[in-house]
Amino acid sequence: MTKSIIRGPYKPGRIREQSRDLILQAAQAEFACHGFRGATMQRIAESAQVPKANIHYYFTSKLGLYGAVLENTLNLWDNVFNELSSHDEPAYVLSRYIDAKIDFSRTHPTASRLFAKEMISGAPHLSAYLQQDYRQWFKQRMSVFESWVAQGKMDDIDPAHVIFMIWASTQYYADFEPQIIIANDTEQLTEQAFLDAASSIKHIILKGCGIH
Amino acid sequence: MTKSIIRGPYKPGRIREQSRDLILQAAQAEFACHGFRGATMQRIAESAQVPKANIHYYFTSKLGLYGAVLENTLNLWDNVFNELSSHDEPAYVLSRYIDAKIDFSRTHPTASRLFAKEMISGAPHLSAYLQQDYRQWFKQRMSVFESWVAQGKMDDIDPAHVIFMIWASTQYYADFEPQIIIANDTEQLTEQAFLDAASSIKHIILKGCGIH
DNA sequence: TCAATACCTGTCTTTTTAGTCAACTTTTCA
DNA sequence: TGAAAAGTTGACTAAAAAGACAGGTATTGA
Repeated sequence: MTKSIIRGPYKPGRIREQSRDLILQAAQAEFACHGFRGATMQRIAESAQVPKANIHYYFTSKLGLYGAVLENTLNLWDNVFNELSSHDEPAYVLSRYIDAKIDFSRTHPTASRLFAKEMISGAPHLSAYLQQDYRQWFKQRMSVFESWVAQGKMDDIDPAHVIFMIWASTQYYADFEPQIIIANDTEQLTEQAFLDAASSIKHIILKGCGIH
Repeated sequence: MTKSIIRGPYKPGRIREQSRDLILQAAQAEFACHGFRGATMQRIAESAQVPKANIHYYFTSKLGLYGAVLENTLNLWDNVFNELSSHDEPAYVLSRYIDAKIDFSRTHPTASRLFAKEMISGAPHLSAYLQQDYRQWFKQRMSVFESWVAQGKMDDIDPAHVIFMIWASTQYYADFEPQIIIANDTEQLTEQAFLDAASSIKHIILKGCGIH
């Protein structure tokens, strides 16, 4: 058997990792589209092209699978979050952050929708995360904005609303895609459409906050 | 019987209207929270405090009930849509529109979430509406923005992105309420919080678009 | 008052769903 | 190579789901 060439050397857990990933991928799409209650194990199994029993071999229950999907997706989130770092120039920092957020909407739309669905349902499965990492992140960035205001680098606006506006505007292009597609009278959103969106958002946010 | 004083004169269809409304109210909340598939007739019945069979007396099926809820909610939507009327002064028009949208998020959060859920799922039950009324509305408002640009009353920004930003920012306070509540470290969003949000959004949008 | 109509709901059926399990195949490594 | 471990899955069970329906009660207007 030429396993080593085609599939690499066997390692314990290699198959496990692959199968789990395959299922997690399908589950993310299903949960993003129909929410926790609306998703069914059968549909996830069909989408992943594995028998339903196979899912239960890797995940204890539907809730366990959902938790694994959320955890898996949270890691992606963190990378974009950290993009909004401390820096002297708000124009540079916010531009990069908006670009990163829009790029995330384009490359990971289902991840964005998954969280949107969870939030709209009242975030019953995210409370632990929201209370810890997210809150800490939020407070830190708030203080960065406040220092910018103190230094006269931007208008005196409640930073929370600025952050919410950036989140809302950038995620909109992933979460509300059908609306945007119909409005634009197009088949699908091109990369250029996302770049244009980022450009407009940057213009309005930076100028609107009095950042030069 | 003193019906006329307490309950008004009997009219055919009076009970019908009341019961339908009661069920529609409960159904809207349930569909907004769990989506079409995730919602159950049993839970809607419990929430409305009527037997499940009663729902089937007024609505043919789960899909029929969902359609009625959507239609019912679309009427509310239209009123806010029309607020963005033609007017000479963009500052006045956009301010009023943003205020109306934020007020809608505060007073009708479940309506906002219902549509958000439907959109994220790919808007399978809204295509007819989106293709007609919405598209027409969108085109008309686009041309208003374009005339403002032509008259030098605002910066040359693609109007579509401005509209999306306003929608995204204002709806965020209804759809992503849990996130905002945790960020603000509060129990619930007060009316003042919504007014502050509107104020910040107006500042950023108007200044960001170069509107005086 | 009294049919006619509208409204109500307990009980039932059928379908869908999550989850189990034992028999099976594949992979691993000593 | 061969036995142990990991992976696979068809067939099953129990619970929950949508919906049907008959036999009831309440409301209406003549």
